[in-house]
Amino acid sequence: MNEVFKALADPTRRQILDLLKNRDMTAGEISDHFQMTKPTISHHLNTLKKTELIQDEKRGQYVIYSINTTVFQDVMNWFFGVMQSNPNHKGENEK
Amino acid sequence: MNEVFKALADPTRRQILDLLKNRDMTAGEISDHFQMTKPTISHHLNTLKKTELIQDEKRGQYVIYSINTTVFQDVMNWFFGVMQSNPNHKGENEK
DNA sequence: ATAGTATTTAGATAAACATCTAAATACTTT
DNA sequence: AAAGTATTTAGATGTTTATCTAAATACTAT
Repeated sequence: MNEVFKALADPTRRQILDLLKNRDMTAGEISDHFQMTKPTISHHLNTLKKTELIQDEKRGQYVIYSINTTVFQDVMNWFFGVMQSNPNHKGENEK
Repeated sequence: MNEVFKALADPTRRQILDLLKNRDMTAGEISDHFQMTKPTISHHLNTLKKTELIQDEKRGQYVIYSINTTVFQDVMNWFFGVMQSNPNHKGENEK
């Protein structure tokens, strides 16, 4: 879970997720959306993959990446948990 | 927004948010829940404060911290965005 | 005003991380 | 099998970040 949050902390990786939400893409296609080198993007893809935020599938000489929304559920649940009921915020704080 | 994600990437900071979801606390009370030194916790509190995930209020010699759920909304919205409709995932991917 | 408590600031250090270049691996096509 | 394309691995480098100790600031109570 900590790894997921750490993976989400990088703007490039979040952009990759934004790309993959529209359609599955090969590593090269993803790379083309950034100025960084392919090895750098490959590293980011690997980071995302380790957390299972994305998954990959080899198709010939290409590697196709796709988003895996199941992990997002867990993160969302944490957010819901935090947003639930801080007693001090029911009614505004006393002066 | 990037700063918010970076702030959430640290487990200690997420624990602080978990604490504050139950009730507002002074810096010292928060500190008592961790083995780290007070300066370290103070630094984490500052990081959270800069992103407005928490806010503080001075009360005598104490500083009382509280959660600020408004920023969470923004983060949640990003998640909803990513989870929405990857066309490749409507029906399962072709073999 | 002095001593005590609460918190933060400053400065240092070590670990983690994003990025690069060069090289390796894997597949495809001629 | 040789050449070309796609992707990853390895190793190096600079930056960021979590943490510490020591010191400063701010308030309270004697």
